[in-house]
Amino acid sequence: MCGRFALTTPIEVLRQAFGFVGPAPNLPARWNIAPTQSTPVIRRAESGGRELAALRWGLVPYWADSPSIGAKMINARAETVAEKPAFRAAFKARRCLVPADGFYEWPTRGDLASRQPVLFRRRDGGPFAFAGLWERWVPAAGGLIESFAIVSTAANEIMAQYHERVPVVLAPGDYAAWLDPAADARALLKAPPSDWFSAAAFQPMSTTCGMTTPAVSPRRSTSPRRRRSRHASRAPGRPTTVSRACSNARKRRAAP
DNA sequence: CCAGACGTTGTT
DNA sequence: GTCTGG
DNA sequence: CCAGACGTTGTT
DNA sequence: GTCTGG
Repeated sequence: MCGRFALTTPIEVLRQAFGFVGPAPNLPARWNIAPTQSTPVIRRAESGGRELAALRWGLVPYWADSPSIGAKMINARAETVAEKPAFRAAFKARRCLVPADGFYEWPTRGDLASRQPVLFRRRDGGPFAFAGLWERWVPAAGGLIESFAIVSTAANEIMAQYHERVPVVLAPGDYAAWLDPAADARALLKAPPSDWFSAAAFQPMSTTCGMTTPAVSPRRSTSPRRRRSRHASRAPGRPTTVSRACSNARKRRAAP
């Protein structure tokens, strides 16, 4: 699946890769994008071109009573996305590209099982696009929430070493069809090509601390690692490691 | 008919 | 909004 | 995905 | 243990 991802590529590089037009903000490098956060997607604009827009991760269906349901709708299964009430309308008419340059999986298999996530990045470090769906939700009080989900599918043999499910990563040649409501999109929902990606063990993460290091090799140090405080200052362009004790995580590890 | 769900992943 | 379960 | 809550009544 | 919020 995909429960966290990274987007650190400069905006003009994204513009080149995904061909959107119009205004775009300068994006800060983000190594820990979490559900319910706002993050840019590329979608078809009313003009027909591609635009960049910041949407909330976790699709809130148009019929929802409350936006809280979006927290559960962070992924949509490729196998059923065309039929599920929460996703089918968006799948037909509102597909988007979700730009990223890394995604995390928490290993669940055998010896690798761990609470330490694995970061998958393209071998050339470049950006890629998840297959996304987006939706509009109008609160009773007025206003508008636009949100999205990332399509997931069965992992191929390589990635399945870590996790059974993976996000769909679109081939650049498929971007146009994915964004075209008239195209047959189901054929585009394939597992990411393993040879694009490399996997690296990662620091344990926290939502609140936000920033984490980029790729690191598996940790083997026997001495306790010195951690920076959550308030540590950060040199530009050099993400810091921020971690902290988590009593709940310890409890969960220990509990039956 | 109305009421209630509408989702995914992982775990034992 | 639309489907499923009672 | 992880972190953190997990509750009610009444008061301003 | 399980749900909600980020």
